[in-house]
Amino acid sequence: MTLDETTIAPALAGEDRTATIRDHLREAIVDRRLAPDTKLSEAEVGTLFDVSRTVVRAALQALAFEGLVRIERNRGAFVASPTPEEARQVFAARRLIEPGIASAAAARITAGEVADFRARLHEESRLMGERGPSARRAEIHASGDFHLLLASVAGNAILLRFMEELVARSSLVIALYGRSGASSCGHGDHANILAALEQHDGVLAARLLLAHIDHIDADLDLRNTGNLPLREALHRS
Amino acid sequence: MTLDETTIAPALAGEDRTATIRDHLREAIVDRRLAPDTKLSEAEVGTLFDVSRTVVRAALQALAFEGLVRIERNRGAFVASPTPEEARQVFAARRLIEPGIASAAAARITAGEVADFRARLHEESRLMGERGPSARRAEIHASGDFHLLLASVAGNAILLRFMEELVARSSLVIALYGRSGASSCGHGDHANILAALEQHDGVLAARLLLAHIDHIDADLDLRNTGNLPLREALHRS
DNA sequence: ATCGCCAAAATTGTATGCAATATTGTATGG
DNA sequence: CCATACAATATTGCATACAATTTTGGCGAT
Repeated sequence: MTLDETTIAPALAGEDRTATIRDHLREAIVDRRLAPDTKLSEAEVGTLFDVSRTVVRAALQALAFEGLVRIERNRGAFVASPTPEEARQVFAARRLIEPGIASAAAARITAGEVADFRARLHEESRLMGERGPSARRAEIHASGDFHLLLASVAGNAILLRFMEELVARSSLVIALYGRSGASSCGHGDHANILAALEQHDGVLAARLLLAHIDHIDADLDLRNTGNLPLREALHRS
Repeated sequence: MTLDETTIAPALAGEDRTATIRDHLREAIVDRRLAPDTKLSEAEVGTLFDVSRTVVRAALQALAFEGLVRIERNRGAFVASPTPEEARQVFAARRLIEPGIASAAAARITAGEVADFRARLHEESRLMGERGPSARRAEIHASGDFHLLLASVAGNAILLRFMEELVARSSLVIALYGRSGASSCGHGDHANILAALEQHDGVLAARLLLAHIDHIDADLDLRNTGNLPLREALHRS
């Protein structure tokens, strides 16, 4: 998997090219077009987007703040590769935060927002019917968007940012530790949660969301399958 | 209030001067030696720490990501000045997250950690007895440390980082909207919370922590006293 | 005197050059 | 043949130079 697959920015974006590069890289990481531990060379990325290393460095630092990229001094930037422990912490954080967000969202959601949710849900189930890696990526994306939309309805920008980070990192975790190919989300959980939201039943929404996270979590196999330090990986013939 | 008050780094730190500068600036902001909206000029900071603008920029970007600094394109970096709405969101986020952290900490805390807490509490109450701005700063600092220590005991690095951000931003909020001079924390709340932790009573710890946040919150006056857009500020003679 | 406009100064945005460090390749000695 | 040392290469860390933008100051017209 190389960087070439990254869709190049239209080069337009006269303003804030750093943000453009950051967003494109994040998208590529979350969509799993860039595998964990992939090296993100400053020069290479700079060439692809036609900017200097300065701008690339800023974008990579931003992604490092979000936990999607790991920067090693004098060695460069790599797509993050969460350890099983980090994976556990990501989901522990989600279990702690998301039910509260669901509860807040249930209290505030409007009819228009319910319609938005429903449209997204239809799109999501349509994608689930299709086949191929592209459809699968889109499905994962839509699934994450559901949680982000929920956070945005809750009306707290800080919590929304936290959730953006957690959802993005969850994608990496699922990529590394996901067992079944087709779980990730969507046992119809989302539809049930939306129904609770629509009825402004915060308690139910929170409970359903917690169960939903457990569903996702149950599909993970966190027995350190993930990238061993290579020494260990070979000692086990 | 100028940057001169910032304690200059020992210039040692052969490695990662960016982190050094970031930490010094954050300390200065949280300790209120740098007032909200203070301009942080790249050249000035660079001169103070004897580094080039490159590393200063990286430090400022990091602080911007934490919400302690606001960067306006082509205009520079400023100490953040949270609006009343942002202040509300900071505390709403704390109300959502901290009880869960307290609950987790209650389940995991060890005897040694209890001793650490107790030592810090003694230090805190000692500082509360003293007078002067220096002692007050130290007290605020110690108070924040209590919450961070709690988060570290909870054992989730991601949540710890979220709490670091929230505690730091709370300091700014209290600086801008705090009513009484001497509240902030420490109605003995901390001691009660520690007692609950020691008994591994997660439910009680969570409840006490929630009440504690309410105490702090109750001392805030969020009726947009904070920096009006200057036009408004003058139209009200 | 005030407003608007233009030039000067200051500040940030970006590119590039050089030094420092890590990685890779090669040769030499065992 | 293998291991180690060393040289060559590549990459990052940092500083600096230049371009772009904003801010400031002053001049002139109304």
